[in-house]
Amino acid sequence: MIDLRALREDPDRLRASQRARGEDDKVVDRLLDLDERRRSALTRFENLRAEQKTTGRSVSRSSGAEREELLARAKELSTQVKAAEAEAERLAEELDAAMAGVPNLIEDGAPAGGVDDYVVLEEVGTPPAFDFEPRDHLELGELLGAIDTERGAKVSGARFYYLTGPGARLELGLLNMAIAQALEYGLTPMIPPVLVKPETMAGTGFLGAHAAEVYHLPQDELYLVGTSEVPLAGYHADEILDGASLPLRYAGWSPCFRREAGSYGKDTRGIIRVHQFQKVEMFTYCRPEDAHEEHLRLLNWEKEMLAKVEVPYRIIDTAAGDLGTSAARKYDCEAWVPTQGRYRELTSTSNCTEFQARRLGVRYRDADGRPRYAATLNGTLGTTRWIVAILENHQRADGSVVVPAALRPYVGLDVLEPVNR
RNA sequence: GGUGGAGUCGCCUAGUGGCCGAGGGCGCACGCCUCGAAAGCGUGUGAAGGGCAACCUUCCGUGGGUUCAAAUCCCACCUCCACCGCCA
Repeated sequence: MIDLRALREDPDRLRASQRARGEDDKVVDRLLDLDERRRSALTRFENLRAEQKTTGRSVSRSSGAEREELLARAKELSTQVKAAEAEAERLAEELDAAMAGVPNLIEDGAPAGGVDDYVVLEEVGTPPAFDFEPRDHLELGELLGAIDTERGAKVSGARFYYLTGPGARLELGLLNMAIAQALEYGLTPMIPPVLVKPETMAGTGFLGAHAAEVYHLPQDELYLVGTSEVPLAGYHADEILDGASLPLRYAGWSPCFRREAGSYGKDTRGIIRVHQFQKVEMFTYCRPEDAHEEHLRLLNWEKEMLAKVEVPYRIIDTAAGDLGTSAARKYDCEAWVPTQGRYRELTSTSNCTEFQARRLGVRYRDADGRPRYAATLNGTLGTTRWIVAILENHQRADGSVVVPAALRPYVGLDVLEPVNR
């Protein structure tokens, strides 16, 4: 949810933001008009209501003919108040509905345009040069007895898999390493619920344009989360945080569920795009004025994790049209996948400014004692997909895979050896 | 899943239709007192929206309803607690 008062003061800012996202900027005029009408309807209702209360009180103090007269007036006011209230409510609902469809204002500097208009900020490391034909991650995973997609499909369908033996160890090691790094920097590790109520899912902005991506359990009116960002954002919903406690930083470890609707035929091989995976996700609540700096801090922590697994990657500044509903700015780190000859997303960090907090009611008390909305940010420290980049980049001619040095203590193996020939 | 009880201002609590336009206590803030503190005394103490402001309106778990008027009466739902059943 964007700030209505800020919109009143500077509507051009939202117009520019909408255009950069490739979305309709006429919504601005509609919002301003609705807001104007809503406020005047509200004033009308409030004045009538005040008169009704005064009249009602004088009824109880009067008697006889005077009482009858006041009673008649009070009845009349009662009808008028009901009508005025209904009108104010109707306009408020209309405005809310219009506001709900408006994505966050983009941060200054975010590139305009769509998916392909990202800006490459940095390339780290160099793609490995193999003197043999590299195997893709699934072939390696099967060879090593680490990934079983056939049985995943048998039991649960397409885009499901088992991580077996060394594969399971690799994932646990990676995620444990992520938690260890999070602890090192003072983040609080969290294991959150992964089924959430509609208001939490909606509050984080996932029931808008991407609602089809979300698993829904209608019998219980719950949603399966696609990232622990959702329960971590809901954690402090409807709270007023102590300003001195900020920033609050969490690292959530959770399974993530995605329907992958509309991606039929894309990445059908292996574990690049799956319905269920695990992730360690950083989540920060901070003052809005500190959000930009915090965003860069999260990005740095992602870079540190990527350095530990020793895969070549690049950092992109996502274009406005490819930002989620809630994000004002987003940086993705994409690892080199040798058999695809391209970079694939391993991490994503978003600055959601006060957008999510406004919907979820997350506030803090500032130095003056006034409640203000907090900014929220999130960023990836590790996911199942990282296994793809690790296997492919560290493979050797015989099909074995060298475990990156930093990861070895967590995996308990130096090299993953082929078991199936 | 069943039965019973409960949900009021940060916490505890008063409150059975108009004097609740929510009282009291604790906590907190400020002031007085004090060398300083404690105690005591006094004042203040929520959120949202509108308004330049004075101020007004909304909020007593949520949503409906009755009434000129609802924390209070009626209906439904939610949450918590207790017990019972079922499952692991």
